[in-house]
Amino acid sequence: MLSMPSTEPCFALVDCNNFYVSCERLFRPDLWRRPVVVLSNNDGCVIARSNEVKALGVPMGAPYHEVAALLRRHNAEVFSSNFPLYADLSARIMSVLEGFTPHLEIYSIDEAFLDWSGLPQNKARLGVHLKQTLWRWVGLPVSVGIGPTKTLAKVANEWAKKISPEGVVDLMNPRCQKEVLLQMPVGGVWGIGRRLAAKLSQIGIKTAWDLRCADSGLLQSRYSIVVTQTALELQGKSCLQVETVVPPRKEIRCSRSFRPKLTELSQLHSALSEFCCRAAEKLRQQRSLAHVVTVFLRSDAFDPKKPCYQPVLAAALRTPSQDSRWILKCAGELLEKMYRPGYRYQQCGILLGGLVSEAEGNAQLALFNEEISQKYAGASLMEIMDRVNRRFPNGLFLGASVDYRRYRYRPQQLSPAFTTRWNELPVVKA
DNA sequence: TCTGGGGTCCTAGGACCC
DNA sequence: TCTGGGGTCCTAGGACCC
Repeated sequence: MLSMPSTEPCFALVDCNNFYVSCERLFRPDLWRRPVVVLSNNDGCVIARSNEVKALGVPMGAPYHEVAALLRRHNAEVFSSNFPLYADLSARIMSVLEGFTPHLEIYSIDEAFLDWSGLPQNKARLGVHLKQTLWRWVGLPVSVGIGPTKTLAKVANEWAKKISPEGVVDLMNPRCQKEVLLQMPVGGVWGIGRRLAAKLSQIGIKTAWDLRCADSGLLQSRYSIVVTQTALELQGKSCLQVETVVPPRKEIRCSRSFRPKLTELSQLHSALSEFCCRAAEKLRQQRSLAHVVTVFLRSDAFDPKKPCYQPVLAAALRTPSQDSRWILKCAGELLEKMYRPGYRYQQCGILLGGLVSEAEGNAQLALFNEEISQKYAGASLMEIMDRVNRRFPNGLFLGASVDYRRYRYRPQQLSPAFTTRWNELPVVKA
């Protein structure tokens, strides 16, 4: 008798282990068993830790200066973040994953969902094969979680990282699900953060299994639709699909913390110029125009003598734009309005909102005939800037950014761009 | 002295309109 | 003197994710 192909939903979640750390180790095999951390911008916080560092009790997001001595004592290797390297290795991972499913959702730089519904193979064995392939072809370790819903695949992945020696856990079987959910705190479930976990705990929901068994009506009335849906997903009822099409961003943001902190309006303006350029570049990349420009500032939040000043101000552009100069003009005016002397400013940023596609935006623009010629002159200039910068990163920028580029903090422990710059390719000695 | 950056979604409440 | 009700849109704030 022919067996019908199973149409039972099945999802795999592939997650790179300690991704940034693994990327740094890839070209430094001497670091494989040593403690390694990667720092945030400005070398401020720990944003990735090797297992050895986790074992030392260094938490995610720890200020570096608080753990620097401990790390030194244990001979840890410390890296500034090298995003071009991580992005390139991520793209290699994703392109390998495409060979393992017709439906791939790139969920983040180091995570992807694969739709394995209806696949005839043994899923756990396929997971092991996938893991081995990535190790051979890219050289990065991953964990694989498999389940009948995305949430259960996430649970399986967590479990794979914790207990599975081969890094693959299959939770398609309800009996296995119960065993794992009973041992998992509710805060470990995807979508249940610290605050919700505390609230759920008050009504006796402490484990993932408790949430799975909770009454839907109660969850819906006390919390949100999201919590209710999470509980259903834990029951094996699939509510979330693999999203293969990347929708355009609804807002685009660029902000940085300053080290040292800034006091002068001119310094902030120069930084803002850089942020506007970066944000507008992202805007043009996704072929959108922005209607609304928002600027935010934050003074030193850790200053015990002065309350934190953190103004936010927004303005609408007369016509939607993707021109760095128009956006900066608007943002600069907002900055002038909100700037107060006497503060040490720790952070500044820009947020572009009210995004519309180029097609929509240009249709609206047609109503303002007098601005069209100016707009198209700007478009070709921006296009040239983008083309030059793709070939020669940071080659062209607004004059207003010069000052910021001089005083901004330089990362102290940056690894080479091994895979994206010819002159920084690793050298192999024969 | 030193404390990241960039997103999404949901809900409640107010404004406004008919 | 008596002064409705429902729909929609927007915004702020809260929560989550990596």
